[in-house]
Amino acid sequence: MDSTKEKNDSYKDDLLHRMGLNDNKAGMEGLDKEKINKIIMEATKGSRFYGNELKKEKQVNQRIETMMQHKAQITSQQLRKAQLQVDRFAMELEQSRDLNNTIVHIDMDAFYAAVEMRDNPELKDKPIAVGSMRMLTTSNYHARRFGVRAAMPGFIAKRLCPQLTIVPPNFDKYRAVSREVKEILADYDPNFMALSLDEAYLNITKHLQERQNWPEDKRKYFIKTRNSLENDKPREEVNKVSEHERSVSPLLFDDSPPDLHPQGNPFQANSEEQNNPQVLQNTIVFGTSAEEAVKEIRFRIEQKTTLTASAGIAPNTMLAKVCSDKNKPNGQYQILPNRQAVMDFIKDLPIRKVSGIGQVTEKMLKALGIITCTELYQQRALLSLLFSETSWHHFLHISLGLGSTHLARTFNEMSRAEEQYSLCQELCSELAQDLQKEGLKGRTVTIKLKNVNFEVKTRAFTVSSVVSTAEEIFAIAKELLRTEIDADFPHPLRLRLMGVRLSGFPSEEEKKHQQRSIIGFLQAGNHTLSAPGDMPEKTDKDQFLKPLEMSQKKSFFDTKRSERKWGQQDKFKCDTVDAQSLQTSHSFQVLKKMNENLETSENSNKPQIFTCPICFREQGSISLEAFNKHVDACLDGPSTSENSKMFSCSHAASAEVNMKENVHHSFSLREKQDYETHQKNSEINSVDYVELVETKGNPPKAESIGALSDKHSQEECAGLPSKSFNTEQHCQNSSSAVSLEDMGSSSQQECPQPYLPEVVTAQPLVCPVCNLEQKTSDLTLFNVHVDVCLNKGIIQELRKDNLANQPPESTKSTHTSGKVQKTATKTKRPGLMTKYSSSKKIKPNNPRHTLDIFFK
DNA sequence: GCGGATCAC
DNA sequence: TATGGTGATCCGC
Repeated sequence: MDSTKEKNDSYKDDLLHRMGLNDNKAGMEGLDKEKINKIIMEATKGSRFYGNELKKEKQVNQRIETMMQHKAQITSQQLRKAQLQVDRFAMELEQSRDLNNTIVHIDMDAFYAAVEMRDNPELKDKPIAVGSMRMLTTSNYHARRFGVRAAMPGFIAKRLCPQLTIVPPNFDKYRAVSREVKEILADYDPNFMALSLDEAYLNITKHLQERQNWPEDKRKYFIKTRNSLENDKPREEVNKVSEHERSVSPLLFDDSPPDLHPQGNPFQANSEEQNNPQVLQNTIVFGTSAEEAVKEIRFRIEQKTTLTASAGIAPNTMLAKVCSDKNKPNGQYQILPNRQAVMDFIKDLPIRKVSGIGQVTEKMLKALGIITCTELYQQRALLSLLFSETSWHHFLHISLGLGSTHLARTFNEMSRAEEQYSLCQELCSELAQDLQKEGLKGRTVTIKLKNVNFEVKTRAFTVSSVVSTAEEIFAIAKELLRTEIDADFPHPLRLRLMGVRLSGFPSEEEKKHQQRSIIGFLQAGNHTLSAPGDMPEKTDKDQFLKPLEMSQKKSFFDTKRSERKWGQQDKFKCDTVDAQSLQTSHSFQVLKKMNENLETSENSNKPQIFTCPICFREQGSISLEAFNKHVDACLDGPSTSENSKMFSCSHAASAEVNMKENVHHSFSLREKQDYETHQKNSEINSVDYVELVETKGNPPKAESIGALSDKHSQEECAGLPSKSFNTEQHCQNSSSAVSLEDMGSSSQQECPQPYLPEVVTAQPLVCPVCNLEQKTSDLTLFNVHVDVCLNKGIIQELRKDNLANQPPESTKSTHTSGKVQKTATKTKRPGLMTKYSSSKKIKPNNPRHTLDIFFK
């Protein structure tokens, strides 16, 4: 379909007198630009919509003004310095320029409208649009002559073109056609990336290599007439959806070969083929070049669907996408894979043509005198001072003609849950390896799922302490995946792609606090924390309702699980609810206790009496140094390794509680050493663990969980660097994956009983929330479990209350799942944000980093 | 982490 | 009569 750009350019921009129609081939009929603008304005003026447009425009103008003020304050010295910095970066980019890939962007022409015209011959020569009186999604080229565009309300379109036929959309049909097209695309790149029903990126590098050696026969296509098509194909293979339409559509398959190319006929491209008499009759042979391969793709699409497509061929996605627009409709354009060709193409390219540069960015840059990519490059130093790092990096990429050379991979369908968990685990391992290389740990795990319909979902969960090992990440990712699988139950999740990401890396500052918080831990260790079961029923509603409310707002576990409940009201589901509510009472109490602990320890300013986390003996008022020596000695002593493990792994709590209350951070004391130790020895002394958080007089309970406070660590949660690691993989080979059982996972078990340990170790850890023994002996891993479990528990308690009042519809939308966190691994450009909001002071470059790693 | 702005389809 | 719905990212708070 024609891009949003076009919609904006033509409609909104006209509306706001920003720019005019750019391709109004004012023919015999149709309207000229002025007339179109006049009609639109008449229909618009005075409306609420218009009022809002003006308001938005004012905001943007304000941003521009702020930006210009800042620009005026920039000294030439600052600019010189910036120039050096930017040029250094530009040089690095230049060095990493990769021209070895052949990326193709395929874009179906006026897709929805074309499908409707194809299936209803009465529409063929009329101006039509798909949509409603309120909104049009696309229009045919005939209608465009009247200024009728996508994203325009139908009632205005009708004023522009009274004879316009508005067809209601039929997405099922478009999906079916889209599937046919994708089947063809897969022949050239099985891992092609669909952007929508009518757009896709292909990396045909590999195909082209193979193609060089293909005999002509493999590149020869039979031009199908109506008869041959029906004879050639089994009936079932003919497009099911449009079959009946075809039967009433004599124009679809003429007896003569379809008029493929009024201009730019692929037949003409290859002279040797023209000499072949067969070609002239009913076959066509395509060459081995990229251009020929793409012509072949478009030819096959047209043969199969009778719809035309446009294409762009370039060394990266950014360029390919711009190219596909160049000879639209039904044309293609290639940028040859050499630097000069790229730069020549870029030179006069208006930045607005580039994906990711929208109306607002265009206007802001225009205020700086930037319209083309050349100007964008010339102003690079200034831009680095005026825009965020993310933004100016993007600008620099564009002005150098750089873009993504790899595509996020899609894969064969994977619908078995076991496979999905296995793949997830595999990805977690890959991710963990990379994190280890970089020495990074993070708090937010995100999974990305793309289903067979190419719909992408990302689901994230943030834990209170940093994680980095494959096991820790998988413990969280698994839970996220399980929620999605459960949500579709009893239908399987049919996945094409999965990705796992870790983000939320603590800042240096935060790391320091985390280390220092050992003192907080020791203080907190002096406070009582009894087992959930023994918790007195003293209630202080405010104290624990606050974090609970937050959980409700944010959790998607919540929404997802409730969807399930609404969707399937069988016995199994009732059991689920019951089991879940049982768990909740524990989590309530744990939470409550955590808050109490927070208060007491925060207020305590007493002289410090250290308790050794290893031998659990009070050390009196000794110096910190002396105390550390004692701990060292204890650690070095025999049979103490388990104790230290406990210590290093700290506690777990709901991320929500943590964020709201700054309850605690995790601490790391000899984390690495400890981790290595318990990798060797999986036994855990649960009694020791309990003693760690109990004070004398309280019976040891393995269910205990402590919450610690650390004044230093407060207010450190915000502003985490957004550097992240990311891995995606096909759902293809999961054979090498470790079995889930090996991980102590209960993924395949029913949802109310998560984390059932398969093998009970000598003295297993018991989750204080779900009350289930945990197979793991890794305390960090255990804490991750408790984090996740705690969150669920809270949610379920709330859900119990809410279920009665909420209509099922309100829980249907994943949209309402709230913002746990959504971070997707997209290859397309994100929207850009400059640093200018209405009246805020401009800060220097914000050191944000994002690193997405795609495997294989 | 949330909400608003931006962008894309 | 009437100007979408959804999902994603970035950024300021």
